[in-house]
Amino acid sequence: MEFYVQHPRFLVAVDCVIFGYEEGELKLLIYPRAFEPEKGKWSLMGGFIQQAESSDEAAARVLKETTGLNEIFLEQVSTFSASDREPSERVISVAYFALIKIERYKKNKTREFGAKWWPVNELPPLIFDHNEMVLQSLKKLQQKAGHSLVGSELLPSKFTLLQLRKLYEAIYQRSFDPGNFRKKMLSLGALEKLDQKNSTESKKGAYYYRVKPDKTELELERIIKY
Amino acid sequence: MEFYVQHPRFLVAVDCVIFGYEEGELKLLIYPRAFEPEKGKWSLMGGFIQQAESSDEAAARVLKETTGLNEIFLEQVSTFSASDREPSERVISVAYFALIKIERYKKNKTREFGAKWWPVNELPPLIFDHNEMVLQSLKKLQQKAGHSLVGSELLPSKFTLLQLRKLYEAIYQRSFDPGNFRKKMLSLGALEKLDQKNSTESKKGAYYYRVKPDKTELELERIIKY
DNA sequence: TCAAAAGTGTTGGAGGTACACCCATGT
DNA sequence: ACATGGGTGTACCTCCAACACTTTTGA
Repeated sequence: MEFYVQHPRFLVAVDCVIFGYEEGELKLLIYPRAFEPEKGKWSLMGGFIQQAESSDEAAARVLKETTGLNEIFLEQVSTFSASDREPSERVISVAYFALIKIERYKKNKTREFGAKWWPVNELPPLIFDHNEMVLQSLKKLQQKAGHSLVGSELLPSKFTLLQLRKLYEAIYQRSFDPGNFRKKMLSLGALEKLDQKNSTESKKGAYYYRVKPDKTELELERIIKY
Repeated sequence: MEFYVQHPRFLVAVDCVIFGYEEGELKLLIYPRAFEPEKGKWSLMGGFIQQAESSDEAAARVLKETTGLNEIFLEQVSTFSASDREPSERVISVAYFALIKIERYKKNKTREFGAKWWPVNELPPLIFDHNEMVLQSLKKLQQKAGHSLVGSELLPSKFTLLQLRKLYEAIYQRSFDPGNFRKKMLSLGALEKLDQKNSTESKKGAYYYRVKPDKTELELERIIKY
């Protein structure tokens, strides 16, 4: 027991890389830091882990406090622990990435924190190692999107295949052949065609789809063979 | 600044999941815990992060102390932070996985710590959440092996294709077609045939190969397309 | 001589890419 | 009428799984 005592203790924080999707662009929710050091500079949403709270719980709490949303997709990215990553005092930080539907996001929270949705590929410099956290999160998001359908996390509950394709194009920063993309996505058997059509984005109108309720967690089995 | 003060501080540890490969089996280095609580029970190699030391550095130090080896492949797996993960006192732990060549491992260190190489699929129960750490590490290892050549980390510097295949079979817990495996691996252009032959494992004798010096970091581009 | 690994070749199928083509419709 | 996305079909290519077959050599 006394073995434990002699070791140093650290402040441990969580930082959330919050992805949203709007107007054909993948966006990130960042805000001007509210306190010193680096007060006013752009930063990820973060907070310190409290007693009797796991880092997962802390990340969910931070997300709830800053966006007003519960039950968000959250995944741990990595822990950042360079001893000089914050100038004034040592803080170890566990980075998380979150996917939220911007439509659900409570706008009033924006004002409260001065937060801003910012396109991921035009991000300003962030404090400390937050840009690195974003890079790693983007990679994780690409991985996740590669073997599960992120549509249900980032898009409205019903969406057209054009919208889904645009989302994937935003995530991978490349374009996909419309015909092939459609066939691929439908062949997975995870999408359900609705009766409703969306006519705002094309003359002909495209059917809405939704993720089949039981297939939300579908693994697209892009499994490594070798 | 005073904002920082009011938050709790935590002991932060690293735990190392150390993979080795021997006699056709993927093995893990574990040892009987040297202090309370859970003294004597099987445990991963771990240690507390010290002042002015990052978790990466701490993991490398723990590895050095317990195996005598420097410059080992080490990768962060995940951070475990459930508030009750250790019964007596709260500790947040960053798990790492390491790949080492058992041949290089200093045997005297075994005696010093009572450590033991244990086949991964016959592991005894480990303390706390260490079994979970092992599971996640194995997944990471499979991922890594899926798009880079782990041969150079786990095998001697020269190896036959049989040895490489047995290693991959151990990692993925499945068998590969010998002919296809050979063709696949050679087609990557990362292996160099040596003049020497190994005659201990077959009558005919198999040529040794090594990873081309410039291809150690080769990505096998098993890239997500969609 | 036979078993077992080394090493090469062939074949069929699955799935991805590129691209042609028709459909529906608002402007 | 025409531009635009919706939606379908096809030809080609790559890669992989399965498996046949020959070679070598120690037991």
